[in-house]
Amino acid sequence: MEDDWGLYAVVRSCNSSSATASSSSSMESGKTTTLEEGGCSSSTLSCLASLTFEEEKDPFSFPQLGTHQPRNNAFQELQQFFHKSPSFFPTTATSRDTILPNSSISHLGGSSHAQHQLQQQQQAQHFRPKNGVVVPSLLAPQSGFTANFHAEQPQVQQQQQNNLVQHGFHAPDDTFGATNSTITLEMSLPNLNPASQNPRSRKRKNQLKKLVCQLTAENLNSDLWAWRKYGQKPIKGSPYPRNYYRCSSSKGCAARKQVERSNQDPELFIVTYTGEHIHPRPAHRNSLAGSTRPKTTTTAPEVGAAAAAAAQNDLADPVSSAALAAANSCSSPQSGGSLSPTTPLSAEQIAEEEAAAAAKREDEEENLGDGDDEVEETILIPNNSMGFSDEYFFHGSAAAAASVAGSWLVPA
DNA sequence: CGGCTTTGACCGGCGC
DNA sequence: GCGCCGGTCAAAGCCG
Repeated sequence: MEDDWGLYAVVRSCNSSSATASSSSSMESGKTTTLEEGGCSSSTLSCLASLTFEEEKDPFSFPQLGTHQPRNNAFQELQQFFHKSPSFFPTTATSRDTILPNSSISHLGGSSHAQHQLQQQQQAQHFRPKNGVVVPSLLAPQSGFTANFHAEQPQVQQQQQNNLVQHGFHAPDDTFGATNSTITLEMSLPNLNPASQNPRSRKRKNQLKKLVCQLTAENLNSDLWAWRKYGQKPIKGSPYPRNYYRCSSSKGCAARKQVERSNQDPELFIVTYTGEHIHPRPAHRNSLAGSTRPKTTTTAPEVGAAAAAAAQNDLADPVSSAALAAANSCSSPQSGGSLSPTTPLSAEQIAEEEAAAAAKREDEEENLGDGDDEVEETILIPNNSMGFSDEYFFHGSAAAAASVAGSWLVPA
């Protein structure tokens, strides 16, 4: 049960009609807006919750990313989109509505290197940054937010999964217009076996639960969890190394995180989460854990010493900087010292939640009927499917993803 | 002093 | 069986 209820929790999350606490907090200077979400939130984009979009602070300083667009508040854009685009919550979308070639996602779980490369190539083909925006060409040619959610699940979970399959997630071409803060998430849940519960497990990736997010540099600064780097490996076929992080919030926590830059689209970072957090999500970003230490800081202070240190360590490889910055920024003090899940909702976020809740209700009705889609289908994150249940994240492989979502409830 | 990054070594799965 | 490769370990050093 424990290993199987991940998707079930997702389904529950999707079907849950009660929005739980969602909060946002204006960061210290009010220039950083962080959206955070509680439990089975109805927030449509709760996967984005807690993503921090710093409007002025440049989280990273990448040579290749030097052309960052002025940073909008992506979530506000999303909110606007939700209000303006009812079609964002289609009732006709099915599992056939793939964003990416389903093979590219489905193979993530069994990620041999070749498969991984294929995935990146396919991602690059379908996600073209445009003015700094990650563009899922099949859904939002101009710009937009998409998410792929593919799972290879045990049979017992197919029913729950089918519920997910029926959700659709379409972004009209003009969804985001000229917005420039977008996140692409790709999620793969290959197998929900308990492998990740063995901290010493060396099982192959295809045997581990994992969730893959593809984020832009801006959005790497996304979660509250404290990650400690424990390794870095050059990846064959990629000019960029892969960085390995483990959750440092708790000693026994098996949550892992890998950050690597897409070699096809260097502006994108592929963040892979595995394992499960065994502890509550920290209410605040640990001011120490994950903190970076500036060595020779020539970058903006808030870029974090991680980037600087990484740059120092590997000047020829901005990805190192990116990865480090990404991971470290997740817990960097300056990026979230005042985060609080109890922070009152802003009007915009409330509106967003309302829109999401309404859309979710529609989805619920739609989902009552069918559900025979193949497990192998690429699942489009529905309006609320981004609102992963905390339970799911807590027990499922997407645990670490919750760090992205920032939607983590503390089991008593 | 605790927690972090760095980095070479080691381990084990997987393909040939 | 062997070698490649990815993932992890752990010592060393740094930093607040």
